[in-house]
Amino acid sequence: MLALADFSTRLIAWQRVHGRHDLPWQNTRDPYWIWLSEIMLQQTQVSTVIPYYARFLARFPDVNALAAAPLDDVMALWAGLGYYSRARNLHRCAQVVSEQFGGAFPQSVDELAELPGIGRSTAAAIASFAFGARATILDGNVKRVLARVFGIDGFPGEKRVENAMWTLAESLLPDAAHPDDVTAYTQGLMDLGATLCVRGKPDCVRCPFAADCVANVTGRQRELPAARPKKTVPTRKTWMLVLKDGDSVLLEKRPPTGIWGGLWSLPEAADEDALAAVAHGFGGTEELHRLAPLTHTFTHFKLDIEPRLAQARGACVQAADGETVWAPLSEIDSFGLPAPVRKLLDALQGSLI
DNA sequence: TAAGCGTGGTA
DNA sequence: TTACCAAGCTT
Repeated sequence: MLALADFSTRLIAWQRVHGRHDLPWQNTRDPYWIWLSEIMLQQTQVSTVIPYYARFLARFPDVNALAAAPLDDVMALWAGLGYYSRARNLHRCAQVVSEQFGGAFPQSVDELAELPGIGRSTAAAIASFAFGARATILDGNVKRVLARVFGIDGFPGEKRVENAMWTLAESLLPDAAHPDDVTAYTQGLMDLGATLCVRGKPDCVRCPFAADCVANVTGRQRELPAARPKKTVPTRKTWMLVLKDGDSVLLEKRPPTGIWGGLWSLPEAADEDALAAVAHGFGGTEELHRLAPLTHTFTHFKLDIEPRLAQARGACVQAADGETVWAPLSEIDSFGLPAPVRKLLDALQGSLI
């Protein structure tokens, strides 16, 4: 039986030897660097984040620079990373820290968790990495490790199971630790889950808890943690308008909330006739040229996109609300576009239509 | 409380 | 090809 006090000791020792030490956001206690990485890493894998992280730090070297930037610039840099409320909250958080905290992040978990986009786990990650605070994270990695090592049944997304895991995680923290121990501990939780205790084929042979792990000892690695209950994902369909005027295409800013909130996208309609009317409204021909359809899969639904091309004949009608823009295809990279829209427009530019 | 919210990697 | 989901938060 694994004594609770042994858990952190063994994990810290393992992390120092076998953990990750050269990720771009490691080897610093700069809360801005750490905060930015933690927000980007929410529900997003390390390899996906790395290039975005580098671009953000290059453009916004500190929290005040980020706070002073137009939201549109932040969205453009975030485009492709997904979960765009993170980018809007990131910008709001930077402004709060810059204006209300004099540019210095608060150091306590409770204060951090008050900030936009920072929940309980992210607050603990920032507090432990930046300030050496004794606080536990509880992300997907930790849930998987705890479910297996301690044999916790039930879907971790369920409130009752998650609450039990928070309590357990708190009880496993190293006591009165040196800041470097806290860093190694928090990083160790993530590293163990990300490199050994992976979902598909865990490398139990190399695991420091192999002899004590309930899942390993009982051969239940595949059953723990319990899988998310299955749900059928609905399919939606939309028509998108590629309205061209010379080398420019009409973009419309999406509302700040909902899917792709705050990004620039193509005008949409619920069917082809409605799209023709939209094209006409913007000064385009009502004759629509069919483009190759594409399918985009979200976590909670599937979207079938029917793109249609129309010409604007130099009319260049500007919408009254100022939420539309004619974007030259050569400058399309400077707009924050949803991934499938970027794909569509890239293909269009390649085809020289 | 549970649903809404992206994208790309993996098996 | 389909299923699953990753350093979760917000409403």
